[in-house]
Amino acid sequence: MPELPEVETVARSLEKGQGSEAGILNQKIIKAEVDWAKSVATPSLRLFKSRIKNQRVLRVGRRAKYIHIQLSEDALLVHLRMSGDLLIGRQPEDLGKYSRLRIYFDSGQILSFNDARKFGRVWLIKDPSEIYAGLGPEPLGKDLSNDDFYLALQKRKRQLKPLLLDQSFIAGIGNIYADEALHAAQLHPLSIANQLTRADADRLLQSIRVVLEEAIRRNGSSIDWSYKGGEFQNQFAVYQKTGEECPRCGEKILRIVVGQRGTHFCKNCQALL
DNA sequence: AGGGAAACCCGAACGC
DNA sequence: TGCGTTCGGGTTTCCC
Repeated sequence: MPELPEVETVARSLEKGQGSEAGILNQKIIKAEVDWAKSVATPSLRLFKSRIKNQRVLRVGRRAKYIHIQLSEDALLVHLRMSGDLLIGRQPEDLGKYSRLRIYFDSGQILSFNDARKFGRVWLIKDPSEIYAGLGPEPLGKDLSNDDFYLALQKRKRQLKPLLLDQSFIAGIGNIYADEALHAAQLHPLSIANQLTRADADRLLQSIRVVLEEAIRRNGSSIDWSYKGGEFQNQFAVYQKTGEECPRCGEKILRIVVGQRGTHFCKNCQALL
């Protein structure tokens, strides 16, 4: 399992306080309860409940947007999608009305997967490499050099916005951070990847890192009612700022739709290449 | 290969 | 007050 800085998803899951993952370390699972069957992507519900029993938590990490909870026999992977959260409590009734799945430990602690919109999924799997197989490099850490990134961009004739959201190209960037990183790098979301100069590519990778690291530091973004712990929304330059002034040049922020995703940018400082 | 669209979800925020 | 509609997040799947 990769040892990497946490991204938004982990920051969100751990919002109850640093070390909440340490609170379940080495503990033994005694049972699992599942209210929303579809939240278990694999295996079958029956197998999930029987197989997870008696396993211990060895470590907690992350790959792309997956939280990786390594158990004695299997890996428990959690993808929060947009409204998911991981909470730890001692009473089921403290876990809120959107608790979809609960894992009980012998210590009396309960790990709850909450998800108002039922988009998130968990996997209990011996070898998670098949799930990780299609993922691109991590933008944080040393996984990706400036050379690698420039070369990868050169090979693609694709608009930057959908490319940044493509988890097989680069892992871990969501819609908010794609818009913010492109603005920070002064690149138009519709510019074509192989048109970027080396300097553009360097600036883009640097911007992705700055944006993600700052977002992690601020526990992610709270953009609606479903997650309240984040602070990064207070730093948005363009995301959901349609019609407001660009913090760099004062031009009005525009909103377009690219690949069915809302896309916010400043046409003055993000010129189309 | 790349792009577009639909499907999966549901509470909030709107319009009437 | 109460209906109906739209929205948006990430991913997969299908189709051009």
